Amino acid sequence: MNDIAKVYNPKEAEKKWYKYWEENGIFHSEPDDSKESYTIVIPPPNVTGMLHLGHILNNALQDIFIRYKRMKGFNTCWIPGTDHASIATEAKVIKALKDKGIDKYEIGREEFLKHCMEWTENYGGIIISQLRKLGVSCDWERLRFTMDDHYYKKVIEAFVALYNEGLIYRGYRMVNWCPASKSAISDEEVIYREQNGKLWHIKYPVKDSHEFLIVATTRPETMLGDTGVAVNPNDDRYKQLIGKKVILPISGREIPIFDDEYVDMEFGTGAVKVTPAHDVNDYEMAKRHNLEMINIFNEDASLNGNVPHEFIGLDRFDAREKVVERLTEFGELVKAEDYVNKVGYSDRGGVPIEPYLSEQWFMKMDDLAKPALKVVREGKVNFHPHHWIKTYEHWLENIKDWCISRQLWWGHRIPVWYCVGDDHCNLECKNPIVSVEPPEKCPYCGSKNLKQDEDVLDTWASSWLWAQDVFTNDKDQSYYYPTDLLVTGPDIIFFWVARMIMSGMKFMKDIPFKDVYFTSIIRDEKGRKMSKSLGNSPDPLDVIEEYGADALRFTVNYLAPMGQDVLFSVEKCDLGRNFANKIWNAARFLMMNAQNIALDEAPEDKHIDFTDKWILSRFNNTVNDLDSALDKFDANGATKILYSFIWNDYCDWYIELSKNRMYSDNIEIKTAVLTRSIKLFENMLKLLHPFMPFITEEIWQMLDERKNGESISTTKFPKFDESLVNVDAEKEIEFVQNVITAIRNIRGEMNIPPSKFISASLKTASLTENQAAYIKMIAKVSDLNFGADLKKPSASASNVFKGCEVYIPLEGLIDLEIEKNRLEKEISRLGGLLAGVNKKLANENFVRNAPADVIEREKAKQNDWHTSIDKLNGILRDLNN
RNA sequence: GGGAGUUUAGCUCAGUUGGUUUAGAGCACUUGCCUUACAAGCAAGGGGUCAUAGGUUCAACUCCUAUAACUCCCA
Repeated sequence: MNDIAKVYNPKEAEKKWYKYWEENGIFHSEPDDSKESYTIVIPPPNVTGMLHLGHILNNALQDIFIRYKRMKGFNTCWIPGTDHASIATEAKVIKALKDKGIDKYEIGREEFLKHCMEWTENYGGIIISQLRKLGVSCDWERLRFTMDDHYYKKVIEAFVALYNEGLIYRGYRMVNWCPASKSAISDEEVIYREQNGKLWHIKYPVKDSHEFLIVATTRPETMLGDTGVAVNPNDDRYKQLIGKKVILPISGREIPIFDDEYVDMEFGTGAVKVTPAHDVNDYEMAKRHNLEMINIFNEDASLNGNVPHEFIGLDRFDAREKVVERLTEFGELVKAEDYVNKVGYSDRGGVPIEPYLSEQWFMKMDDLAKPALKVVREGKVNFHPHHWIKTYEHWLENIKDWCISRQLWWGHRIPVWYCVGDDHCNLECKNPIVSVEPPEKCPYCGSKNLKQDEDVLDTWASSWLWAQDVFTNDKDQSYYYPTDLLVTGPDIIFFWVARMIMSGMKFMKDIPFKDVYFTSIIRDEKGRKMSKSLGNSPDPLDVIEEYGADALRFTVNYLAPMGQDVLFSVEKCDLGRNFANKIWNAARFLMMNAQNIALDEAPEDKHIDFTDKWILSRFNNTVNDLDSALDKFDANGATKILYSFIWNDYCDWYIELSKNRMYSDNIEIKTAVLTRSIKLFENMLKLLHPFMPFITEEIWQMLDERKNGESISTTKFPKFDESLVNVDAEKEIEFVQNVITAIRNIRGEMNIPPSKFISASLKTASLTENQAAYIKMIAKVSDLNFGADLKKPSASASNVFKGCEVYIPLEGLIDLEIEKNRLEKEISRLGGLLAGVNKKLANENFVRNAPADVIEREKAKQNDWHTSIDKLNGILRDLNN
């Protein structure tokens, strides 16, 4: 039998079975009231994105739960899709067009959107096809996109509904402005980075005086927009200056000195330059003191016409240099100290954000937040790990209104029109006209000259409807919603998870999902984030090519404890690949033996012995452990349970123990053992299938004739059968294992070649002939003497453990000195343990207070170790004679 | 400044309600094996005052307090 390869080759199997699953509609779900649904919506990856390792972990997890529940008999539905990712996609399209010499504004909105759609068609499928390579069992017939017609309409309807309720409003506010994308962004899209900068101290001369104020700033260029200088009212240094004016250097404008409690006397010089249009705190102060607000920036953060001529058109950072240069020339710069401060960057644009005054749309969050907070607190929505609830609560309790408009074209255009009018306008015409369908005319003056708001919605203001509006009809929605599980990264707990819960409670009056599993973050081996610039981010497709999708999935899950980061490197996939290969070879062993054997239909009780009972017992405990691990969303623990059962119990012990009977000339014995082993192996494959779908299908299909369309995916997941748990068999095996290990230990220490048969004696009262036969086979013992009254052979190597003494005759095999050393070492080890337990038992308080079973246990240990030491001392004495 | 998490073998991590664990696993390391499923393998072995200091308890890796270090989030 040589036609089964010695090494598992995942490539062909993976391609073949994925196609097979799709062709047979195994992933597709339709509502069926006779079955309970189990639904997951995918966190939609960016349509322009490429698969990275984070996606692998995330989607492998979703697939584990979906496949597990499918085999448990649920009507499982995993809905895949992609996100249009406004800012990111628009930036990419702009760049691509720019390379071709095309300008976004020249071609206009409509034309630009065509390019976006084209881009989406070209690149949007990439990440989806990459996901297929991972083996995920999404219902591809339900593939969704946030810009689909149905979904688009739902987003618009939500906007209109919230506007009509007064939860969406328009306002002229200070927002986080991303100069790279020339758009407002939300608070959550600003990330703060520590940066080495300078704190510049600048002289502001006081008008009609020889005095001057020194202000400290990290952004000297903004002084071109200063409209005041603030000091603390309690600051004695400046009290006499309040109400006076300073002459702003460079611009020469006169601006007031005023007092405000906000000013921190300790910071810098205690005098603060105030730039109301470009700083949130200054803006608040300016409102309190009716200061002028001068905007000095264009949308791209270059300087506009409100600054002296030589600065107009300069980029903000060039302007900073020039301002410092001028101040130095004029002698107004006192000093520049090194200073570390936190600078807000645009998450998507990658440049420092600019606080910027502009007209934007906002969503009121207080009322939306309350129900979302409630359902999580009450455990209707459960977080795993649970501690994320605190982060969630903190955010929702301190929530601010959400800026939802973006000055972009790619996305859901805000459904608001403004009356431009034809001379008949009245005051009401200034009101925005908010409507799902484009209005024909202005409701106030009847003009047909209307103009739609140019802005689109924040991408998250569309994806917050994902869990409810991936369903395109009421029947589906009522059957599958609320969904069951959301698997996502904790980094989008605010962006997405919280908002989806809000939208669910708002529009569906029900939670969007019952459980949220927050995954680990994948880092490189040194604990650094994966990033393109570091080049430490392996392409998952290369890894799949090299190791196979099963190996990658298994490895990542094996490495990913809940709530902790994963330190990943490609070489670690050896683990998964070796495991796959181990399983492959176990199957190979079975199939090689099954050649020309007609397997028995019902072999359960034929020729069954304690080794079979033991493995069945272990198998059932494994099923039980696996179920409870997955119930707790502990996929990491589940992989370890499977790994150790399959490798250690099944392969290392059970297969080895079964070999004698497997190779037996008695065809009846062989058939019974083989049938039982294969059946068990099949069940084992089922347990593993959610984790390693391809190899399990490949082997399952080989193990027996299967009908066309049949798949391991749709078989029943093994059920825990308590009646097969067999403590006696487990004890019998444990004893056999201990004896074998003791003999192997002596072999190892004495350098007795593994192939050399030896004789051995066991002094024990609790060994059966059957156990002895197994020991002889596995430990390569030619003749084994055993019995309770067995006379201790002289000059032997020995091992002593509970209930048994193991002797291997010395003659010509071992070195006496080595053996003495071994014994002395063991005696001293046991002596240490004994001393500990003696001390414990000598403690009156312990004996008085500890429960009886604990005391019994301690006494048993004491007894064991004591007798072992006695025996070892006896052996040692004999050796010395 | 507020919050969360982590600290156990050289590395990465398990360790459920305190006593059935004489603190385990994988990788790495040492030694011996191509034993007819598997060298991507088998067997044996070395390696840990469980971050530190206190406390509670008959009993602490486990509970409490403080400290330190690292990571992340928020302001």
